[in-house]
Amino acid sequence: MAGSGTPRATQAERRARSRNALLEAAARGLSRYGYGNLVLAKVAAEAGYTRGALYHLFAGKEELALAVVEWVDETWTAEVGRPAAAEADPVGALLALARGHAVYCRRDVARVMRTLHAEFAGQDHPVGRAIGGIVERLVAQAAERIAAGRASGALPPGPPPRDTALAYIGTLEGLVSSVAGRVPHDVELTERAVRGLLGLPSGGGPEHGAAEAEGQSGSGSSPRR
Amino acid sequence: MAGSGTPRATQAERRARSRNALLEAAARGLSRYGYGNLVLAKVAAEAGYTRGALYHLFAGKEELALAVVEWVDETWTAEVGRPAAAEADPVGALLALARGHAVYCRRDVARVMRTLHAEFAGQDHPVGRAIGGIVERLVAQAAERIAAGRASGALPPGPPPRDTALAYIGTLEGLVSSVAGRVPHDVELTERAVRGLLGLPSGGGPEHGAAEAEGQSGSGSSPRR
DNA sequence: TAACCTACGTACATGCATGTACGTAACTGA
DNA sequence: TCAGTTACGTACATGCATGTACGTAGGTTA
Repeated sequence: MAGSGTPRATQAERRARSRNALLEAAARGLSRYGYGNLVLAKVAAEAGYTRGALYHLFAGKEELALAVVEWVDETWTAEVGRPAAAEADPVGALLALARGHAVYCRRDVARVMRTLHAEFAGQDHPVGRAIGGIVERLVAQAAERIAAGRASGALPPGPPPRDTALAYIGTLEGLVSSVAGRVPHDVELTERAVRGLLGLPSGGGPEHGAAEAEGQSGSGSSPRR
Repeated sequence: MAGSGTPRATQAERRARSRNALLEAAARGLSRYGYGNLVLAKVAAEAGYTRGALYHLFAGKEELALAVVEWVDETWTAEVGRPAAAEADPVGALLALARGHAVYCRRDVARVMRTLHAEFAGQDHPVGRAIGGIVERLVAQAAERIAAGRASGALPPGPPPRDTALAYIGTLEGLVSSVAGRVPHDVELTERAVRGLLGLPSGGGPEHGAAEAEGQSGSGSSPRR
């Protein structure tokens, strides 16, 4: 930081700095324009380089996008996924993840996941598969948490865990990209939607004693262990 | 239809038939690949024509996309917007719109709005402006209904109506594209999320018999043990 | 039937973005 | 200092998709 102008820079530093700048510019570009409309010359220019530097650090457009996806996945996991996983009970984790995601998505870079997921939905492209794998992982994890919450009685019954988990992830993707940055309501709105999805009473207000007197006789799918 | 071989066809009929086929193929293509990745030759081929027909019926790619947007908007308004607007109270309209949207989006064509909205978000493109105008109209209408519902006491207080409306529309876009086609849970999950967003208790309330006949959760969920 | 218009196919021209080859400046180790 | 490597810029080649010009078959009006 102190080195004004950075007159001296080791090769590794130069490489890391350039790679990081390009990665960030690419992330911004991807979240704004998507993969197909992304122009590498503009990415490089926005990072202060030309395509030469880009092709020196990345094999091509595809590898650049994959690197961006990996990078975003890592930061997301560190800032959202891991803290949520630290929650004791599964329901708390689901809510913490939703809130954390809303905060995370205040940066425009975060929209890259939603943009690419939409662009490659039902496609057969390496980048699409990477995104699909990440989303699938999140859906499976959410489904487990939903099943566990229902088994313990923390959650009322509802549609199959996997369908509910799909809705949960889809809600996060869509809702957050709409209200991203409308601080501070983004978090509250996200939590409201997720609570409704899971069948939880609204959080901020008075504790509605869940008057869900549901006899578990036959109807509904009971997750058995 | 079903005219055996259609040996005779008036010019207007030919034109309308071709235009419709191209429009539908374009809608499918747009919802799958987005605008940038859409290849007009494939659109024409899928409709049983070549680019010649397409350029005869439409001025170009942009006008084709605009026509698709207009077409989808019209069908959506007829099948979802208008029935919802027939609801007496604003809250009923919000819920009816959500349910109707879930049903509407079981057709893959419906994803065209979400796909294009994501692709052109924060862009300056004619197609993006068209989508933006439609979405903005929906958001404004939802905001009005939310404000009216709160004023009448039908809805509890919450974040500003406009922010809530943004979340409402974003939820519909994201959630539905994830659970689209997971009949019949798509409707229930959509209603759950929207109810949570608006601060309404879960559907088992005294009014508004959900009447959601439990369907066989026939989707072969993973038999986890 | 003849002339005219419309629907559609085919072939060409253009632009733009990717990828690659190569040149040059900066850093590294002796 | 000097050779070797790394970081990056520049120039060229290629492919692909759009848009346009033109040709032909099918329908229309007299």
